[in-house]
Amino acid sequence: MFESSTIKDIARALNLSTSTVSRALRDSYEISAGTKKLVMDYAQQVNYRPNPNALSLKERRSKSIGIVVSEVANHYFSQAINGIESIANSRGYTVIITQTHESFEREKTNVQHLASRSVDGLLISLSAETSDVSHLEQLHQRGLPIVFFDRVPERIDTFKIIADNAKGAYEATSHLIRSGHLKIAHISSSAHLSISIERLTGYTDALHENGLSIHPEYIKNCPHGGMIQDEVETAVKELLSLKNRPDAIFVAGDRLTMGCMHVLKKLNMLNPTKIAIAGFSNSDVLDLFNPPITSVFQPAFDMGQLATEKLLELIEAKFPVTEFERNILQTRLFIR
Amino acid sequence: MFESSTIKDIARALNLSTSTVSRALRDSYEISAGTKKLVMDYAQQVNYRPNPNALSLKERRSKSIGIVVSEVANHYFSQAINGIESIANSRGYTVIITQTHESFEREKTNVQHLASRSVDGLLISLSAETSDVSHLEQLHQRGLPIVFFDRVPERIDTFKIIADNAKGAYEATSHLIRSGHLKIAHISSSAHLSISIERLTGYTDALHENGLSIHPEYIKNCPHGGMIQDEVETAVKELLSLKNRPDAIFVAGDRLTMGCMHVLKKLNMLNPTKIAIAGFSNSDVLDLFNPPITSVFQPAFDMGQLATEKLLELIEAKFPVTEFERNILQTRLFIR
DNA sequence: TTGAAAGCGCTAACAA
DNA sequence: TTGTTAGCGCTTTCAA
Repeated sequence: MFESSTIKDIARALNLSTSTVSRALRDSYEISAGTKKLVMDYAQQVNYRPNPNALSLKERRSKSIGIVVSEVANHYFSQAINGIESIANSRGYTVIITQTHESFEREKTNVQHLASRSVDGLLISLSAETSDVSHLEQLHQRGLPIVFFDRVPERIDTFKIIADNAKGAYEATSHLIRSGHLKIAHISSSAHLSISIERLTGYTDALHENGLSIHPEYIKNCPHGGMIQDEVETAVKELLSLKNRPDAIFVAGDRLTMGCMHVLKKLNMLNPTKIAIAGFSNSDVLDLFNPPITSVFQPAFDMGQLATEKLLELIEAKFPVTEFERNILQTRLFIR
Repeated sequence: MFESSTIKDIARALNLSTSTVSRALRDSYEISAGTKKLVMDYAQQVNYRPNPNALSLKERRSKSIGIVVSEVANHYFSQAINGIESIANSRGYTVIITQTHESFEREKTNVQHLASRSVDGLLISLSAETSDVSHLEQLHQRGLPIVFFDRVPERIDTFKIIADNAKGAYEATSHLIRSGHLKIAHISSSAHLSISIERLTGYTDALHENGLSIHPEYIKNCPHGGMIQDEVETAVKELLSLKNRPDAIFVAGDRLTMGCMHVLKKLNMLNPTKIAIAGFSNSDVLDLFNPPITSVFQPAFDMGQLATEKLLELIEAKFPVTEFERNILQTRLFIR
């Protein structure tokens, strides 16, 4: 149905060989100015576009990168994607976005699919369900460039771009303490995720430093990072029914914060005099609440940009890269 | 760097010809059971994946579709994308998402890029800046399957999936009237967009039907659909400084609704006793406000699914399709 | 039942 | 300066 003209067409039309046309289009020094102009003009006229599949086949690279995130309807990720796009597009790469919806199975399928789609590299933030990363390890060992951001695995040695989660969590928790809350609970994504571990550390550090003890029953995990609202609802309800009911919650994620607020709203408890909330979120909607909600903002756009730069470094490296950094970007506490 | 095994490798290893391997892998009737098993097993063992570029080149299709939306950080679009993905993936298609950020230039670049990336079809919602659609018309005429959703052009004859914008707007406006508001303003995206026109119709219909007159100064357009917050701010401020100040605003979009609320918040006017708001939005965050905000919900997921089904119908059609429908899906008013 | 060869669009080594 | 040819991975016609 949809056919665009090829080098062959141009060659035939101009009575030249395909190689001459190819070289002319690529502005090769071997071609005379006259021929070049002839070819270029005609190509322009018929709106010639090189066939990317042919190019990929020939050059053994697709000039595309794959992204794996939980979901685009999450301000952290949509901002990160904007950062990724900005770098990738400017360097001539297409971006293929896939969503796991926090499912391990979908992560495996997506990664498999991207790899077999012959992307040149992968940008991944692990799903909440993912603890086994052998599907990625395998690809990594076979030489596929991978950069992790946000939720990163321990085991695989490559570039990792993360926010200073511990510090962000520490600041948010400290803020709650300074605001007069002494019984601070913590709701987080699945326990094994890097971000959960780091944010938990920040939370406990802040409590310790302020002479508050840690109550294990104050710490709740939602194994699906808030994708399953029932998990959030159960967590919040359990917290609220504790004998020693917390007076604040530090929530460790964008979706979780919203989920939590929905539960509290439903219970008519969405009010800091009843229970205060502070959480990780990149959504500016928190501004709109009355009273507004303090949140930890991650430099998502910058993280996306940096991750992409690192990935392109790997992809375009002349020699195998063996030295990897772990870049930690600073979060920002929006006190509201 | 990252090489996976090819049919050639398998052929060499098993001492067969590439064509035999190819046929065995495709379970061709011409190949003996023994050879098939041999090949299949070995392929499994070396984790053989067909090279999609070679396939695309050969079959002249890429099994991928391109999406063009304003931005993924918009609940309407992220939900539509989920719908698109659900159908596309189940039918073996990869999806390439691009964002225009409401810019005409970026729309042209993205469309151009997708077309030259040899996607098999395009799913498009026009950018707020787009009034000239010749870049799409051209591709359409050359036979590229295109389905429009949400913001659709008049001129191009193909499948179009839209919400019943007029009715949705009518209901939201009527709701405001029923709630006692008589001076209802309207903030919308750029005036030429199909959704703006349709929503304006619903708005004026509701006013007329209730014996209210239309004040042109009550109707404001933001040419960038809320991407430029200054435009929203100006619009709101102009409305608020009118001698005959409106007591309600019907806002015609997801991002615009949020933008509007930010401005009102800044002016300490985010309160229905001062000025009420009702708008098109697919975000459930509106639930959380006190008092909550009434909104028109579009069946974004369903629209995405339907659009994809129609697109695949076009892509996989044996004969050129010349009969096109315009599917109108019902919105839902969430009275809060 | 299997293999040889051509061709999808493109680039590049080699020849002229 | 331009042309011929081979090959990237795959399918498919034709031949054996």
